[in-house]
Amino acid sequence: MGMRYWLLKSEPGCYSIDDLAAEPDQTTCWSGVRNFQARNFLRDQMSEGDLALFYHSVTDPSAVGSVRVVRAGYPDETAWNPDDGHFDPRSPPERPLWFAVDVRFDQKFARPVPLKAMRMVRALSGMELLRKGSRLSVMPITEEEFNIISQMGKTDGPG
DNA sequence: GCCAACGTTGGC
DNA sequence: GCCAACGTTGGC
Repeated sequence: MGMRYWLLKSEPGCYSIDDLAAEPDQTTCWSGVRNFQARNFLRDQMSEGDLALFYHSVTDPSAVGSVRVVRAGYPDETAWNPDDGHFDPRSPPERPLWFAVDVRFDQKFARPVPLKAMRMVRALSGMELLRKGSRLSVMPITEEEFNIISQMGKTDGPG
């Protein structure tokens, strides 16, 4: 099966691409996702070797780099810890409801690619991210979309 | 801070 | 199974 491309959202105040780059192994567990559609992607479709754009939401919404999936879906252990903000008693270890993947830092773009800039590119107009009210935090994108946005992240320009 | 959009919950 | 109420997300 060919490799897939994804987009992962995170509020930078919660976890940014710089936080990921600063990890000792530049790897983190992408946990805490509590939406069934996103869960299904994590659990069923993300494979080791897949690439994902890292998107900062809320504050200066923009794609800021990329990561590589280094471990496919496995149970999200943050659901098991009552002291964790993502604790969910409906997801016990013997019958996990929520899943996570591991991702490793790939690259940080020379310049962030703002949501507004993506909206101006016709070839990106089919992206779920650009739909008004889109709240999905894990979503598939096409190889073309990944490549276009990565290229935009390299571009030097005014502003 | 505002508010539209959306997912989830719970009463019926 | 419907749907109103509610909480959350996320752009602006």
